[in-house]
Amino acid sequence: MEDKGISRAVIKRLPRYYRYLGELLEDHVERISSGELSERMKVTASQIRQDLNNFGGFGQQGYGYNVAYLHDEIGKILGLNRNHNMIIVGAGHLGQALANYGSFARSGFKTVALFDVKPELAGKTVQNIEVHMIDELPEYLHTHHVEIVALTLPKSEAVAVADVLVANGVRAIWNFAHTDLNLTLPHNVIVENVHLSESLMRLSYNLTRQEEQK
Amino acid sequence: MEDKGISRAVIKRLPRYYRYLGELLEDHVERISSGELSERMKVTASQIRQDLNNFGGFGQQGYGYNVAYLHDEIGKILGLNRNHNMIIVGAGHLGQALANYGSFARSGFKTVALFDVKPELAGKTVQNIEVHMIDELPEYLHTHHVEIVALTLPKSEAVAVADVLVANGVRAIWNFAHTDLNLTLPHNVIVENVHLSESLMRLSYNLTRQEEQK
DNA sequence: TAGATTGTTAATCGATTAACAATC
DNA sequence: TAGATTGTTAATCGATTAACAATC
Repeated sequence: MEDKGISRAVIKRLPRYYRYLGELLEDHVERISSGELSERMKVTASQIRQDLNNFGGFGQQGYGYNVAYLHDEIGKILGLNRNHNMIIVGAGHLGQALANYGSFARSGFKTVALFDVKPELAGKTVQNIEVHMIDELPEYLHTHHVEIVALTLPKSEAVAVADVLVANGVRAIWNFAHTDLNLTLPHNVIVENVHLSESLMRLSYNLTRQEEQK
Repeated sequence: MEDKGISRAVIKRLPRYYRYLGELLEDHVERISSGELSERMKVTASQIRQDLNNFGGFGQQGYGYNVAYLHDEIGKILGLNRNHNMIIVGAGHLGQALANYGSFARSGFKTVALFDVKPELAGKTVQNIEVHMIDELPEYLHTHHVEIVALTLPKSEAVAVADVLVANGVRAIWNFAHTDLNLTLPHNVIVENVHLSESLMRLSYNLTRQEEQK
């Protein structure tokens, strides 16, 4: 459909456009110009038009953009027009928090199973989703359609488990472990890292700079 | 100490340097050149040297960088050489997961209290940290030293609570709600957004592109 | 000293912003 | 038609990479 080679910076911004358009939709706003949207989002109108034109001409001169249409189109670009089965490997607090989080399911990311190493978690359910033992993982992957694996294990275990995942056909990992899995896994495996501790450190950096001002 | 005006791109990379240096330290590596580090981290040696030189000359010609020293210096830059008291507002699954997560505490981010609106959570403890009711928040902020507030409430509640936080002196918010608090709060309030759903959408985007290839 | 590697300046590349012709 | 606003090209800005003199 649309070209590869879209810059990472543009892709990072797409979900934010999608969110703002969703809010406009809730507010029953029918159309919006790049100028108005730029004011709300605090980005330049130029950037909005450039970004969108990477994927196609979604607007109309003299009118602007139809909110419902643009929301829908960006949704398609992001792959939100269909369901994605997800499993969560690591049924600790964070894994369970993700399983409990309804908003992912509402965007089409459906958690179908959890996995853990701890025998005491076997058979437990979270939001009616069962916790399996990690040695059942290969079998499960071969008998179920799983697109995304959320990996919420400590680093030490995550690296080894990631290899097992990839060996059994997994092509997309949502990685919460403090390690850069993308560097150790084959290039055709998509890794999206969520490094919470790094986020907290950036906050701490800014806090420290601010305190120095005084 | 060091200059303001360090680019956002550089700051984003600092925690990653810190992590790699920590691992080298664990492996008892004493010194490392920008060339060796660049190979491990898959960035250019030039970038490493440029990044570090924003903060000072930490290396030595002909030798490279002393791992322990550099790790320590970056830690100081990130404000990791001291403790930061944190409270978590929103004691749902995610808030509790953060409270349970020991690695933050180990980096000096100490969770001292949780807050929630739900009366049934009052007095509950997570990792020996007590859950308070949200109406006690102003009083608590005035009588305790709190540097960071992790905000793990749904968007609808988060916006209003953020105003209360700021009105009571909070200057740094680690925001997990799906909204850009930085746009509604005063500029002197530091907001670090963690938008998990946006991260998942980027994963979905890449997955969708990959499937189109076939 | 010779070799290695930094710190730093200069060159390149990419991303953002501005400008404006096309067009609804 | 006139006005508004896009799509797109050109100009600017900033970030990354390359090169090399300084120096340990």
